[in-house]
Amino acid sequence: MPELPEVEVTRQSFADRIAGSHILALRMGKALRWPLGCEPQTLAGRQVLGVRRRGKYLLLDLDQGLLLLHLGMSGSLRFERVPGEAGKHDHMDLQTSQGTLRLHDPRRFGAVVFVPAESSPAAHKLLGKLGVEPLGDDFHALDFWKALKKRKTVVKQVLLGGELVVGVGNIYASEALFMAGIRPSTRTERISLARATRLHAAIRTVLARAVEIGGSTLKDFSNAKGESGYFQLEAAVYGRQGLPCRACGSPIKAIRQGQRSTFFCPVCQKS
DNA sequence: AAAAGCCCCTGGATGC
DNA sequence: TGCATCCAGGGGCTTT
Repeated sequence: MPELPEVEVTRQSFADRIAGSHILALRMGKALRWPLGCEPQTLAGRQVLGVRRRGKYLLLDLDQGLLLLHLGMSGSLRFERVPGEAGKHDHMDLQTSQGTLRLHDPRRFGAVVFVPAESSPAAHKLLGKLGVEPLGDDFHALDFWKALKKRKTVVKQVLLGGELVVGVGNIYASEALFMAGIRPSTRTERISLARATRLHAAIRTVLARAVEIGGSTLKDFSNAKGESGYFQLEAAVYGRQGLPCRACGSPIKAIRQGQRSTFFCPVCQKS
């Protein structure tokens, strides 16, 4: 579900409210993607210093170590002063002095992992080989183009891969490629500097816009305050197969790439 | 080494 | 109504 915009919107919706709190208890429900990595009760008493985001991961910095959260395909967080009773798909309650952070995740592809202080966060296996942040200062068009040229695959797959640039998932990959006028099946080694530059700009524009309007709510995404996003209403191609292209009117096409759906306009995205 | 496939899991939509 | 099948916003691991 959540790509960079949804994760960032979620972060912004509770970071200030949880910062400075003290952990009272951590309750884990059904198994998520990975084990927590420590006994939940050992976290009681730790202070939550703040919340950062790296790619699609959320990092809760503690005064000792950190909690790494991932929302997988169907995860969402809620932060409430007084939470209601936990439902069937609520698999984590982080109870703090300022409220409870609850993970709701029907498919359980999400994760909550404790990373001890002694292991450097960047060195953690899960964060180790992530690409650059698309909205940060280290995402450069020229470097992006050079990296694309070294790959031997198609451009959509590289965007999803996250080794070159992080945070772009299945929705925003299609959207950014549409905005850049590049067909998703284009071989990376054949992309010119000019087109790579357009794609670089499109990724930033699409992601920033999605953050601005609260992300995409396709089924049930909401931020930690329970608010929906509205990007899906502006999607140019994602989920619009057969519907007229907003730019030229041609029917949007859907294809499969690596077991995922891809959407594009065959006229606006010639190659 | 790098790319492509395979799964993990639940639920909603669709087809017979 | 029931049941089978397919699909869904991710990504680590295994296979090629």
